[in-house]
This record gives sequence, structure tokens and C-alpha cells, in this order.
Amino acid sequence: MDWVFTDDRPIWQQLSQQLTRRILTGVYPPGSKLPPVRELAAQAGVNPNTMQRALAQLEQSGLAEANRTAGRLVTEDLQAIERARREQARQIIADYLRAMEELGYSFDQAAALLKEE
Amino acid sequence: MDWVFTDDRPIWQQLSQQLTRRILTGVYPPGSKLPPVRELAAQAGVNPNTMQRALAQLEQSGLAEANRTAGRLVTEDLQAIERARREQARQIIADYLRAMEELGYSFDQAAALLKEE
DNA sequence: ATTATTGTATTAAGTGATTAATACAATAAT
DNA sequence: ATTATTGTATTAATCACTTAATACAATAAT
Repeated sequence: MDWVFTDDRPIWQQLSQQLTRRILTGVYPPGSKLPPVRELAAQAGVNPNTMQRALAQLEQSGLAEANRTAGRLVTEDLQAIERARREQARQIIADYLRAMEELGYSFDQAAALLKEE
Repeated sequence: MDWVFTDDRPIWQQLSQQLTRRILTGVYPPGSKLPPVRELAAQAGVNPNTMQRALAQLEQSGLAEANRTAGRLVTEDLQAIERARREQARQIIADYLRAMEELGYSFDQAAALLKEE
């Protein structure tokens, strides 16, 4: 999977999402060592700082941990990974329901409309 | 319903949404005349231009039509209102599914998780 | 015909976020 | 002890977006 970006939202968010995706799908397995910031940045063709921000986000989600010079490790805690995924999902779902309610749709309607797609 | 804002997204979007809400819920019934830009702006305590932008968005959605000096009328086309609502919903749903897919959830999973909330 | 009321366009100021440049800090490896 | 490798902090440049100030345009009302 290569790095690809659109311009409709910040690079660092897209980086973060793609990194997350890789962890969730096992490209970077639990306990494995992530490439150094600078290398990832080079791969993706972005400034190291941008990648750093994406990685900080990953940290925030509990998917990885940084050690000064030993590099950055994907958490070994499978449950943490699953928790992180669910947490993100929770937020997305909340946003969805909020948006639909603003249009005047009830929860049930919001759920029903989803199926019609 | 009074005008109330948060600072997590642009005023004009919030204005637009609240105006939409009012039309969808019949506060401004089909065919009725909306207050002038300047008056709405004064009510909401925002710059007229900001309100103008919100109203332009309303136009875009097909919920209202502007006439030079006769003011702005809510569309009389009930179907147009319903269409506008559905269109917005469609976008929201698409965003939702996209976000969930980025987390590795299938469509079915995305639908199922919704119900668990 | 004039005026008041309305919507619109233009331009600039303000604001915040993203990205980049650079320097610093910690520690594993030697 | 030194060095190379890694993560982090700081600062500044860039950019886009929001908001505001102001002027213009159209037309209903008189």
C-alpha cells in the first residue's frame, strides 16, 4: 500500500489514518517496530514534522509507543488496538447521528436510511 | 429557537444549518418570506455578510430563492425541501461509511455498530 | 422620478491551522 | 566516552478560510 493523498483535508490526518489502517490490518503487527520518523517521512514524501504529528496522533490513540532512541513500537496489547478502533468508531458514529439530527432525522430514521444505500 | 453557536466550526455553517432546520420544521413555512439579511444578521448578532453566506448555502440547497428587493422566499416546492434534506443526508451517510471503512469496518459492520449505541 | 429596502459583489483584515526549517535531547551501539 | 540514531520541541513561513467593512445594483413602494 502506497501513500496517497487528497487535498480535501490535512496531510497529517491522512497519514495518521493510513498508519492506523496498517496497524489494524496487520501490516505493522502488534509489538513490531515502526520505521523511524524520518524514514516514514521520506517514504511518504512529506516533512518529518508532518509525519511526527501523524505519529503523535497514533500515540494518542494508544496504538503505538515511542521510546527515545529505540524507536516506536506498535502496542502489543491486542485489546488496546481493538479499543482504539472502537473509540474512533464511537466518535464517527456520534458525529453521524448529530449531523442527521440536525437535519431533523431521529435515531431510528438515521439507522434506517443507512440501509437504503 | 434562538441562535446559539459553538466555536468548533464556522458561524456561517451553523447559521445555515439552523436556518435549514427552521425550514424543515416549519418555522419558516414553504412560500413564506424570510426576514431580510440584515435583520437576520442583527438577530443572530453576526455580520450581514456572514448571514449572507449562510443564506447563499440555503439557495444552493434549493430551500430558498432570492428576489432582488422582494426579499427571500422559502421554496413552495415541498418535494424540493424533501429532496434537499435527502441530499444532505446522502452526503452525511457517504461520509460516515467512508470514515468507517477507513477503520476497517465493512458496510454491514458499520450499520450494525450504529444500533449498538 | 425618488427613495427606501433588499440582495450582491469586492476587498481587506483577522485568525487559525498546516507545514517546514532548524535545533535540541535522549540513549543504544560501538 | 563517543557517535549515530532516534524522538521532540521551538519557531517561523505559508496558506486557506472566516469574518468584516464598504460599496454597488436592482426594484418595490411612494
